[in-house]
Amino acid sequence: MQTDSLSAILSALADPTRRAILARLVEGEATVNELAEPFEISLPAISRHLKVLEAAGLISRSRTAQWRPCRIEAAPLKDLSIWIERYRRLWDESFDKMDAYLRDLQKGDPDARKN
Amino acid sequence: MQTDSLSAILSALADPTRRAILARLVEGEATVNELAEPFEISLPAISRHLKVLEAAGLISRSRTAQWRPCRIEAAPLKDLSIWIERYRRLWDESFDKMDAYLRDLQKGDPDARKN
DNA sequence: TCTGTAGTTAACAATTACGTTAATTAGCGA
DNA sequence: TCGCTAATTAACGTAATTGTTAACTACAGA
Repeated sequence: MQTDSLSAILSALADPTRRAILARLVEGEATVNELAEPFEISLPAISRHLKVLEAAGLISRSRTAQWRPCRIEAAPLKDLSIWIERYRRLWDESFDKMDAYLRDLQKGDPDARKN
Repeated sequence: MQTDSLSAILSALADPTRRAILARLVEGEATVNELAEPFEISLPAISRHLKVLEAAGLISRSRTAQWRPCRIEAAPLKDLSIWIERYRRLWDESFDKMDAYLRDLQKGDPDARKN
């Protein structure tokens, strides 16, 4: 499959090298060579990882002279965060209580505020 | 690579069929055949998707008679949620303010509480 | 124009992922 | 024991992923 954007985001993030690149980009923009420096793999391999990240929208690239500085993009991470929110009640007890509270409020339960 | 648990979680979630299975399991336990029903792919294919989800810790399976009811497990989703939190400041302005606030508090800035 | 640096693309190999159909295991019940 | 249902495993094909090295494009500056 792999057509929807969430799949692209998740499989881009599934690779540890790509996650490390993203983590580096939180510090600020970086060129391809700078990003490649901590890794033992070849530059073309890094270039492909960047292409995957770019295709998923996780990074964007500008160009100044012969450099292609990369910057991290928030939107896909936000999308993923929103997706995972639907499961939060599974582990977050206080979310569960909040959820019940809001449901009670909507039902017009006069006691809702007491919980 | 694909040895660390976050990679296993992310690549398990990267498949739309597997995400749909998880979404179904939020409603409650289900057998393999029940889970397979909405999809057009074969039962062995579903069985393998379940194996991937189980390997990532996203589901667990019990057995009663010849059925293997699956249930969703929260822990890996929570791990992923925690991982993504580190990027929240990229899109969440209020998180950013909160972050600055906490940093100021820690520095002992007497004006911190005013923000 | 020539040279060096930055980065990508091409061509190839190995591995993994995902689907299929056919065969197999496991348990229930007549 | 036999047959039915539930589910997995085996064997296979194909496509995608990830890495390599070699060749190429693009720009800066002497």
